[in-house]
Amino acid sequence: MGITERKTRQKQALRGRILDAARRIVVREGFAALSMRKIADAIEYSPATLYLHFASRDEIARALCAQGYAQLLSTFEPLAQIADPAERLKGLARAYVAFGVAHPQTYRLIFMEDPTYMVAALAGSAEASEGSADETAGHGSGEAAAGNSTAHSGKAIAINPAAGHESGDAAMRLMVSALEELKAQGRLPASAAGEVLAEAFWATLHGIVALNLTCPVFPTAPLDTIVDVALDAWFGPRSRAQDTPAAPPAASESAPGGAPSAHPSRAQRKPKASGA
Amino acid sequence: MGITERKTRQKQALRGRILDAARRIVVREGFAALSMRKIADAIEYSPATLYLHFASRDEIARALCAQGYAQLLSTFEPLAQIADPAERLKGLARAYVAFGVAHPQTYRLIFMEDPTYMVAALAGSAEASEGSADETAGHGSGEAAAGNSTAHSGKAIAINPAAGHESGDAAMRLMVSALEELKAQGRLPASAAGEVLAEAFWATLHGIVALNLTCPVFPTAPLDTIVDVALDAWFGPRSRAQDTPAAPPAASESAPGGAPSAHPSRAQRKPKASGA
DNA sequence: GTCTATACCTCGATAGAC
DNA sequence: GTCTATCGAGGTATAGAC
Repeated sequence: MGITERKTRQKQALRGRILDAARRIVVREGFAALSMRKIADAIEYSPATLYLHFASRDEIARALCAQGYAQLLSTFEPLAQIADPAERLKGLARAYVAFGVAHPQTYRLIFMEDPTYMVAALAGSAEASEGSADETAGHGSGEAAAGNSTAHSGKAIAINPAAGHESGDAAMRLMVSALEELKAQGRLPASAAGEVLAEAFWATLHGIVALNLTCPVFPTAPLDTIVDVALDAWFGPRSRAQDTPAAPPAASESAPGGAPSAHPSRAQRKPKASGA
Repeated sequence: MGITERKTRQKQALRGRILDAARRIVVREGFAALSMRKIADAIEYSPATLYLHFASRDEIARALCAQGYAQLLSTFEPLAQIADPAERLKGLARAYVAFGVAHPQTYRLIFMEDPTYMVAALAGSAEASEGSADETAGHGSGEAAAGNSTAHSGKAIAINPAAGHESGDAAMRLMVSALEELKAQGRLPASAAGEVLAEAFWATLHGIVALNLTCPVFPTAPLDTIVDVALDAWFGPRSRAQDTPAAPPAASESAPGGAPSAHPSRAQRKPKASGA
């Protein structure tokens, strides 16, 4: 049995290396530049070997999404402790935006590329807590939740047993409950359901991140200011927190991937700092 | 001289046909599926001919962006007449979202793909007012504002002489002025500059559209409800007063021309290779 | 069981005949 | 001006040698 386990471990290790190499490529050159050939080249295997671990490039992408989303979720966890719901939401918002800015390519991959990647991220968020960009050690696992992959597993992951069936979105529930609290306190119009408020609020955050990643001249003002303005619009002008809580110290991805075209219009000021 | 003009006309006509075919492909299959070969096949020319009119696939994409953005701007024009700034902003918001929903692939191309496409859209928005999807007649022009393209033009477009230098964004100015009015009326916190407010507001709208186009399960509630919630958060329930708006938004569904394109949230990857 | 080598596809863009 | 032919790069996936 030890032999079988060793082989399983080796297989998992190679799987981890594949994902690491893929993530590095995505981070460096963007998802469009991710190819099986490049991954194989990076890990010094032949392209065919990749197909023994992943059914397709798509499945690799989905695994990356799951890892990235799990990483995003992990930045939310400490913020759930904040007592005041408005402050909690602000913390979540700033963490969300900070993640998008710190990991633009990952954010793009999960939330701005293929719709199926997003559901893969939500569905597969139960595992793959390890998501650092530079780690090359053995990841625990990285199931893409595609349903057809290998059938071993059962190792020792299971961060959150509740997540795995249809829990879909722990982050969404976090927001919903906070918004409901605000409604109960009369600090938010009670006319809309918490789920609707959460979706609208999420859309606001996503818009800020997405525009920041796509539009070269957004924002004109510092990004934090934009976030503050949006939060003020939502939760009132009071409590304009100036201290930034809990910034992910992880390595950041290079900002604008894609076209390596030299454009002079790029000279605009663009405060893309991660968490202070 | 008539001969020269005829030749110019013919050249412009072919350019228009190229753009029309390209737009049809993008609308139907998405931008990723746009290729020079497909365009050439659609207009029954050889691929090489396209390069006599456009320097590259990128330039075609930029021209499409300029046309699409001009179309979006044209839906804003009548809304500028609304007296109440809050209602004006709501009208703009609804028109913006309606455009994104009605033309998902175009919206994606302009605002969610390559950053350079967005600046091309803003820079080239002075021309290309004709944006209907089925028109095959002679478009006025469609300069991609790439700076290196052909040097003819000078026909008779010039919708807005002010747009062409750096005006960049007429839509942004529209929003800024309305927000400034709201601030002057005390209906919005005066702590932020109009430009910042406009950017944050734009981000909200973009987030709603972008999530709707990318996330299969967004929104749970009807999209109009999400928009209303976001607008309420911004401009307070006092202007809307519970649920009886003084003026039912009549101009929100003014998406012109565009045939009801394929359903959003349906992105397909290219079915490459067949294997033997 | 693992991996090398390769088949077969589509793409953007170009050279040169007509 | 337009076409045919083609280049070189890159993609996915498989056949079959170790």
